[in-house]
Amino acid sequence: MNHYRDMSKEIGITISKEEDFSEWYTQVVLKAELIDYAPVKGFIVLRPDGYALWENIKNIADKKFKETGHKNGFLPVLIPESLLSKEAHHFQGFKPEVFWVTHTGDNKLIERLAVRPTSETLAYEIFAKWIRSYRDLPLKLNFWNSALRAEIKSTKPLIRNSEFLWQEGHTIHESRDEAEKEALMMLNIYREIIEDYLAIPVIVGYKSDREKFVGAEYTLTLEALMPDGKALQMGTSHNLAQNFSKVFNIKFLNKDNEEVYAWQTSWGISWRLIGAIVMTHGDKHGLILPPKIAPLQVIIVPIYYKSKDKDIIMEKARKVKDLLNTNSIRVEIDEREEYTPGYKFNHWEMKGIPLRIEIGPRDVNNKRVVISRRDTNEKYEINDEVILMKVNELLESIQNNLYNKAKMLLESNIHEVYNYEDMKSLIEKGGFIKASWCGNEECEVRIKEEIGADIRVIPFNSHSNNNCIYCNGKGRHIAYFARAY
RNA sequence: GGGGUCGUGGGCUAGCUUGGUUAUGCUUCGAGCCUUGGGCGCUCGAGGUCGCCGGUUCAAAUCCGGCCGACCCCA
Repeated sequence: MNHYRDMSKEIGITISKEEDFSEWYTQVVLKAELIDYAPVKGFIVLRPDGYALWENIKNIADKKFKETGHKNGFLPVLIPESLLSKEAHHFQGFKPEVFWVTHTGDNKLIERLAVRPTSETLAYEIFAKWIRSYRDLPLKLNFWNSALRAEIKSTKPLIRNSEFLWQEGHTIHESRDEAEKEALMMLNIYREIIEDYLAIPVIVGYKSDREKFVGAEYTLTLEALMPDGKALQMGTSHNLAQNFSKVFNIKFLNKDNEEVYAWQTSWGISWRLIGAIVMTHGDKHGLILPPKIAPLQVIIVPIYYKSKDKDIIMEKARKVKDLLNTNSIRVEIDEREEYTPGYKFNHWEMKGIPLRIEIGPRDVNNKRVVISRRDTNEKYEINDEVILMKVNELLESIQNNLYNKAKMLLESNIHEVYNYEDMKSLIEKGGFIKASWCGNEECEVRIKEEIGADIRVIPFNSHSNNNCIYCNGKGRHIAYFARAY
């Protein structure tokens, strides 16, 4: 290279994750063509490759929801102010980020309408009409839609935007016990999706009262750790108890012919999970997609010099494609003539496709193909007879490798501390701080103010015998603190 | 909530301090040629209201003000 700086590389990622994580992330989501910015602050466009990821996540989740007895519905995007504000505590929590519709054309509305920040109030107003007796329960509904919450400062594509795609599940039950089981079951379903499919390990447990969903009795959460040391909330599941049913009058006649308030849950995951995949698995060359959610799992790149080679190479490429296709592997051939193989290699690496199969004249002659894996960049020469076996083996290996790498990162960045000075210095390095907490919100707030870390999650069964990390009073819980997105 | 950086063809960028013909280069894109195994090479061509609005001036990408947008740091 003549130039000290190779400009052509600027089609690719120009910075590593380690140098500047934030810049790296922005480049990947843009250059891998997952998203683009919209004309309005805080809003983004999801491009086809980004939407394909969302569809895969959605399909996996939707199947699990239905297997556990949930049905889908759809709710309108506008909520009258009187309804949104009916549960005062809930309303106060969302108020600062609500978008309001105030006019139709030039006419001012008598009552302004909120663009849904979440659907609890609207859904429960409606549900109340549907429920008369215990025979109507449980009601288990889910909604695939978008929610709008104004983000004025520090937006980040897919992680924090003013509008996001998500699903919100809402269920109504006869008893506290049933609602508790539902909230926990959904947490576990989320965990399966995130760990088994997205290959991202999480810590699960409770949110503190300060961090819980406004209106919930308690919130269950899944927290992941991003490579820059910040925590990311991956999903939440709330036990609403009777907090909303009492306000929205969701009552039913129980088996003893008594009119009683119902018990409720709500839960959600969003396209933030796409951002988490990018952050967790990506590298200097772009995206790396876990095979189980990759829209395309294998890309075949044909390599030929002369047109006489082209036919036999394409024939072989199609045979390989058919073989994989009929075995439920998502595969395409990059037949574009205007790009060289080298260009295509880089292109598909940017897109994060787990496996690349190269087929050239030498491979045809030797009855083999070259397979390259995206996560480790290793290349294998594979005989024709064992292509299917090897592809399956490698896809599984990549899935496991990505999870294990993320798991190691998580585990090596959980620091158990016993005094506040250690906590202060360790929090600077990022990661989770595992410490005792007395349960008082005052300590939680002080820690947040002083070192910028909040309680991300309080694991199940986490009684502590040590003293509170802040006030040194009697500790009640083990809590995981971190700086977070 | 406080502080800061930035905005020039699709992408990256020069020019701005010190206003002055036709806004620089690379990349990309299109057509063609080519010996396509890690972003091949060559020829020709395309692509711009310099983020928007206003002000100063004979003259503004450049100076001033406001706005919009993106990003970073701190709380």
